[in-house]
Amino acid sequence: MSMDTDTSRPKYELVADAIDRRAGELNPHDALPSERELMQQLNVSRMTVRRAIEQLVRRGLVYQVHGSGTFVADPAVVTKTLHLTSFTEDMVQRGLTPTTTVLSSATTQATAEVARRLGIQPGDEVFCLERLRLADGSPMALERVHLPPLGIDFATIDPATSLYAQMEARGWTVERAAQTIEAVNLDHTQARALDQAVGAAALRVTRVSFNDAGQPVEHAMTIYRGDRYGYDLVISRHAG
Amino acid sequence: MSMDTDTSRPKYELVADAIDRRAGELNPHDALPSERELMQQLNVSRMTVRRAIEQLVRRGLVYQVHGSGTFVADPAVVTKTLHLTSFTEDMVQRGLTPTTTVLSSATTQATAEVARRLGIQPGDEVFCLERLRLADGSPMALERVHLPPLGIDFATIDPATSLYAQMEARGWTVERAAQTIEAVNLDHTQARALDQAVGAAALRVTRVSFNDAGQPVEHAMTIYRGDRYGYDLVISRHAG
DNA sequence: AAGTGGTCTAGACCACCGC
DNA sequence: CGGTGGTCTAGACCACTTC
Repeated sequence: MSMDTDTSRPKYELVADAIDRRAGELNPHDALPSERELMQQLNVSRMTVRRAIEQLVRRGLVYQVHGSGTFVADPAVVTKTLHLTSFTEDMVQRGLTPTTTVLSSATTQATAEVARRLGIQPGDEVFCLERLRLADGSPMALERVHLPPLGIDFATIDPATSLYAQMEARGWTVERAAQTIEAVNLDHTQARALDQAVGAAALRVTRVSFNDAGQPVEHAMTIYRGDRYGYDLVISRHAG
Repeated sequence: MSMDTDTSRPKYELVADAIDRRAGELNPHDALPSERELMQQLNVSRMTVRRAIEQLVRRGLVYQVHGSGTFVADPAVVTKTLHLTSFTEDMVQRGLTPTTTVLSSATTQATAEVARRLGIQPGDEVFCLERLRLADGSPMALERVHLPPLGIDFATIDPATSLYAQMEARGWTVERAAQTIEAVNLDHTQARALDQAVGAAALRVTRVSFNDAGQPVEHAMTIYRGDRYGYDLVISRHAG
């Protein structure tokens, strides 16, 4: 196979790509070559083939039946699994252009609720940021973010751009996030900021993000306009 | 180790349990024994140890740092990853008692939208079920479910109990589901059924469920009372 | 340099499916 | 029965962190 030019990516990913390409030429529910065949054709060990297929199964591209074979899945949904995206990434993915208006930005003391969610003490210094997020120029969401004091100089944060990107750049990689999604009626202030009628339905998404060590690195509360925003997700039984 | 009495469960799960127990005795961010140590102590190969740890990483119980070690994660959230549950399971998990009132139940012809989502032709026979779901006796959600004609005799379905359980029993295992969550204002009919004010905010969850071959096996639209229901989920960057 | 996790191999046996 | 995926082993080398 033509994998000998790439040294940076692990072999099982290259194998996964190769199998994926082959699956693309077949119809749904067609059988793929057996693992032992693939292993010979691609000149890798069976474990590498299995690891590659494991990825494809998780992505919903193929499925396996014990004793029978590996088959191409029906592509009904597939794609867009669920990525843990920032507002910026989310809007870009929907084909919209995101912009941001900073409403306030300050270092304050954590309230009891914020402290509890961030695993710190009430009164500890936190960075609080309130922003209006727009898509294609019109208001999409109101957002209030709290960052815990984890060794970052709050003064160096640019409140107008993607926080996730800035966190990544400083080695804060977000690995997991817990969210609660609720439906609320907009009050006067929110309605005015979002250019909506008072009482209009909106989504309130409350999120705490964690790094891979399970430490909270962000708390965010976002209110999305109900008429412009829907929350899409694909749940799979595995992978959890 | 004491794994010699169990033959039904794969060894890597038993190893995962053993490592999990050991992690439970440590504090967050404490180091676990290295993979090579565990492999000797538990008398298994390294691949089995790694596969066990891989599960624990996905569950958020431990984390690994290349070149450094495997550590106990901060248990901040952990648990309740995201299960793909039915209304019944969901309510039980919240400590509520679910009951159901069947509003209508009939075999009809698929509308264009339902047909598109279920991957069938408009006009094909589908089973349509409308139910009011209650928790601890008070209304929680309004639900409309469509089932495609996949070889099940619709007449044998009990509309008053969990559809997921009945589907499982007939070998329809749901493997994946795509959902859209939106915020809506209740109209008169919905408000009356849910014992809410007209215009109150509610969550509308639209779901298509798939088996492991990617075939749609259910389409459901559910409207949850906004004052009683929130949608919790944990997103992890991996496992997708 | 020593120790850690990350990748990969070659081979084995088991459990399940279909003929 | 032969072929399939599912599990497991023993060993190797690489990449990275820590000292």
